[in-house]
Amino acid sequence: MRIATWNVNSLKVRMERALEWVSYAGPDVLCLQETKLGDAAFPHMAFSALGYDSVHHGSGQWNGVAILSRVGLESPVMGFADGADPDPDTRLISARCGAVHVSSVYVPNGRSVGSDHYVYKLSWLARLERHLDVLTSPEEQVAVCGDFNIAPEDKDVWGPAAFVGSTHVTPEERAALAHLEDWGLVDAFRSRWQDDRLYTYWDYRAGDFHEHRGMRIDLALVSRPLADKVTWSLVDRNARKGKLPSDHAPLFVDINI
DNA sequence: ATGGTCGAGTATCGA
Repeated sequence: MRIATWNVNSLKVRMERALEWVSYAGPDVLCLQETKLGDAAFPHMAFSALGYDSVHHGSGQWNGVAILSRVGLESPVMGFADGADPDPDTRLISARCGAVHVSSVYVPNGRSVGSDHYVYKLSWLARLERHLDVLTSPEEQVAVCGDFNIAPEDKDVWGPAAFVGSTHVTPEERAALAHLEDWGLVDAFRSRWQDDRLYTYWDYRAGDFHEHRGMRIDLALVSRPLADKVTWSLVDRNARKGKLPSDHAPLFVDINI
């Protein structure tokens, strides 16, 4: 099973690239983030024509997440399943794809360290763990994929010195991520590749992509039963090139199930 | 390192 994740930064703008990528990469499951669409505008039919069922959770303008699957798509859950107050943002959607519990996540950016947005980011990550406890358990086949807006290690950013005092690299954010790993999730791409300079996001500005100034902030976190069966994983940098690219590249993980 | 660029929507704001 090939499970992929991609922050498309507006599916309206990216639809042609998304259809192209789905066609040549052939993911069985694709988690999308930042569709920036309302639910009524999500192009279910276009993906259906390629053999995918899809569910979307979006309110238009900002955020918006989706799951596409050609191996079954059951029991969709929009947002958190903990029964507490709904998240005002559309950043989380979950469903069962075959025998895998899949969540597509768009973790808040945090904007600046110590801001209300930063506090929201940390609390959102803690709440994600409670969400997983409601829906599943680490003994099951679980994949939590998306834009985490956290670089797990210094080698996941192009220049650690440039990020001192910034979000995405703070001990608190990394601790929140480590807490998810303690729950039973494994960074599938990192467990296969240990190199630095393997990024998933490059700012549009200043030729960052061509200068290799990126960050690895898009992750596929999988539970141990899946992690033991990972056969391959890759970031498709080609999708960041050419006409009208997203600022993120898609990431996929192949699992022998 | 933040200024460059995008995409929201149409003046700026967010990333």
